[in-house]
Amino acid sequence: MLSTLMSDTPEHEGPASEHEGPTSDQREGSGYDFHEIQERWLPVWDERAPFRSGLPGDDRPKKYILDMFPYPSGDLHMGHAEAYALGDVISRYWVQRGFNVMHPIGWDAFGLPAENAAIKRGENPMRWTYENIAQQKSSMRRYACSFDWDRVLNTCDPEYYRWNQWFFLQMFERGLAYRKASNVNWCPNCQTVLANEQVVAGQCERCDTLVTKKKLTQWYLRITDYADRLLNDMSQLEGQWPEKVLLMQRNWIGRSTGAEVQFAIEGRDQPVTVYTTRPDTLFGATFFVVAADSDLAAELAADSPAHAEFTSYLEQVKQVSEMDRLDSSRAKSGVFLQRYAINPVNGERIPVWASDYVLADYGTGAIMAVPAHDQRDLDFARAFNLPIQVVVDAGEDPAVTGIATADDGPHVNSGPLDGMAKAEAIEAMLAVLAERGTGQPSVNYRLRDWLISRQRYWGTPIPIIHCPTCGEVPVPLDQLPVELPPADGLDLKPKGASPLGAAVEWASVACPKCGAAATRDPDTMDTFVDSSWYYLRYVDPRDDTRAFDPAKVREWLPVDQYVGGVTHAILHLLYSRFFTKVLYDMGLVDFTEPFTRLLNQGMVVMSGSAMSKSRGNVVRLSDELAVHGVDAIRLTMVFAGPPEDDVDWADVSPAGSRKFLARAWRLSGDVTSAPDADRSTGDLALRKATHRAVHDAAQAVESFRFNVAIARAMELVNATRKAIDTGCGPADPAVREAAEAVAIMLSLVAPYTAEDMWARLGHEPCVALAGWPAVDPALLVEESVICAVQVGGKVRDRLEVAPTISEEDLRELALASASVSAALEGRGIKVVIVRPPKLVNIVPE
RNA sequence: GUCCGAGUGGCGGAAUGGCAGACGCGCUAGCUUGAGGUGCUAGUUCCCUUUACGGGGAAUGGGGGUUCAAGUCCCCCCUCGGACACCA
Repeated sequence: MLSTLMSDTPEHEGPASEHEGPTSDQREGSGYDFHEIQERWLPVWDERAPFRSGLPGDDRPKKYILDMFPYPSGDLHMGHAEAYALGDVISRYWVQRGFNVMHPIGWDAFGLPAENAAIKRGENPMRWTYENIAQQKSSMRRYACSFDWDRVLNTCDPEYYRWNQWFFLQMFERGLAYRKASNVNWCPNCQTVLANEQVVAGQCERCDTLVTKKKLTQWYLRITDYADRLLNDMSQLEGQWPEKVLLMQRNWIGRSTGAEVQFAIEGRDQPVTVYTTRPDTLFGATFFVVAADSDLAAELAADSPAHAEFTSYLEQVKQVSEMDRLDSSRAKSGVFLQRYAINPVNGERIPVWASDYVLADYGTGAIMAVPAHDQRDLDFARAFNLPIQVVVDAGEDPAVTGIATADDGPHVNSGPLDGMAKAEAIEAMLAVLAERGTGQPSVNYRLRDWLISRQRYWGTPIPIIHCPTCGEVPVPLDQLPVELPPADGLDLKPKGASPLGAAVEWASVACPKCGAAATRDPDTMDTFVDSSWYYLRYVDPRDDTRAFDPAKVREWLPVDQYVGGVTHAILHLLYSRFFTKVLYDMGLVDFTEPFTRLLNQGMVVMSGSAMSKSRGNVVRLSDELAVHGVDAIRLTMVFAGPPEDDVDWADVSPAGSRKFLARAWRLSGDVTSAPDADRSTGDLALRKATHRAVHDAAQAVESFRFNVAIARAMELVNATRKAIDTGCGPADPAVREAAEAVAIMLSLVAPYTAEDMWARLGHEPCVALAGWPAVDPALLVEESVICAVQVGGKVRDRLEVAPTISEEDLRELALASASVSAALEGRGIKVVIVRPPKLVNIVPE
């Protein structure tokens, strides 16, 4: 069957547009018809499934290449086309290198986009989601991604989210999942809470609505327990992940070191603790501020004459949007609570204020204000005419300049600290505090616990039952999964409470402990829970006895290469790293970092800006594929530049890509030697070009310089064309060797063209499994190289020399050059730098 | 404001401190063609010089430095992009 197809794959079988009758070979380029080639090979690949991984008896070494899985919100777009083309080059390369590559795909199928779209169209989110998945799956198949289609998973399948629930309960048991009441980020439009990570510049990352605060009792995962490990384990990722991502993670975790200091408050039994990174400036603390929205502020204001003023201020604070609150240029506001704190080092009475510039949920929600050396404190002091005490002499007087001095300098007005520099003063102050029992060193993080409750339908139900007597009761493991009730009949419109609560039959259950009437937790989980461990599930997505088999995970993980957008630099990657560490502690995995190497591809933009409907600059992938074909689009994406850079579709040429593919493809039709021709007898120059190209392309691919790898393939195509037309001729075995090498190189990026070339060269499918050509080191050695001879750094002559030429010989040769003597103009020679075989630099006096 | 990146032809981009501009797009000329959104050949950083072959000089945002040698390393400045942004 296939051999028949192959053997009569003639170049005359072109499209209708092609001329009839006899014409010269030079016309044959138009015989390249990507439509026909795509239709021919897709079914063959379906049948042969060349990318199944981990089959029994497969003893190739294992490699795990992972693309970030897509949201099924519509068909694939240009961004997908770029990301998956890049991941595919890497995956296909390692397959060619003889690895048993697991390259899976799945769908991140729960979440707000799907649900909102479903509401808008009055549809069922499940049906809508699965339809999109089917659409994307079919597009990906046509796009010829080297996925192992036996490992597909959808996070919205109960077989998958069951294990979300299982993980949640494991964490609940370990105290890592807990419920607490606090002021949470609330999106009034989505009508749901948001994690800190989902608030971007004070706005909802989904709909850009201004985020407000709301006091709610919600489920959290205790990621802060892992803050130090999330930070320290990044040493494993240095050099493997983009430096930028590591930096963003570091900043997000935001570890700071300082001290906790206890301040007595007049009229209060217990002292109040503050956190400061500058305990050395304690003598400069001239007032004390508590977060206006903290419990402490309310308590201190309760029996104060300032009570009424405070209450109205608090109301005012609550009105301020998150957006405005984050504006650091906003004028400081606050209320004097008519209370006093006592500075523990000098006994000074300092006024206590409430303000919204102090955050209730960072540190202790209260600060000692040192206006001379903290800009925010200074702004506040100037606004309310509070005293400013300089304790570090850094030149300018902040009270005059309005600029707080945070620099190092000798301490003044600081008793025993006087004259000390910052580091020394911090040490000394910590000793003083320790001695008096009023403070100790402390570490704080910007990172907060991960809020995972969502008041929406399309997600994983939280497997907890609320019992009036037993409290929070986990759903027994044998009752998992807690499946979502059908959406039909439920009002999914956001209204502040989860739609699941309205599914009365579903929500009403007997308490597993006492049997009394109880209700299910109506919230669903943040979908980042789903994506925090999906890479583990791929080892066996159909395992219905556990989330994953630890033995199989040991075989495949950690992921060797992860490919995805930088948009997930914080959220998804941080959460996944956290999950992995928890699983490590549970003894289920034997590694602490899930993704060994990370590649962040850029975006596809149009004329300098992101594609958007409002801009009207959206390029449709399906249109591009129809005009240029899958291979040309993939090639264009990969050849455009370094993978991390954005691809501007206005700057690239898919038509040029197609022309190159046709040119390469034509080589395969010109070869007249037999498939078993003895390559070693071929034209030496072309053979050298082939082996050089194969060698350099491999190096380029391994260092993510895919555009360079393609340039090497283009050079080889050009050299082969020349050899056929004006060199050794089409019958030379070197031409066959070169054409085959081109086919294999192209198989990474243009699989249809490569497969067709392979067939025309007389081989069985699949070219993807042909194996990367072995490079003969002898053929990488040049017989001669051009040596540049410089005089005073300027090239004055070029010599053809043996690559093995000695330093002495080369020096002699260079000095003998007529051009050199001319350039020297009679000057003497100061020094001669000889770097055989490529360069000599003669420096005149 | 703070912290990161990045600036190379008309364009996308190449270049272990060692001949800047690989490869491609675009453009120009020629050939092929009934025709060209085809194919092939040649050319294409800028300036000066030469009838021509050729020759010379300048050039990797700007300025300094290290070096025999700098797009690459160091310092200052400019521009653009990104991330974070009251985190005490």
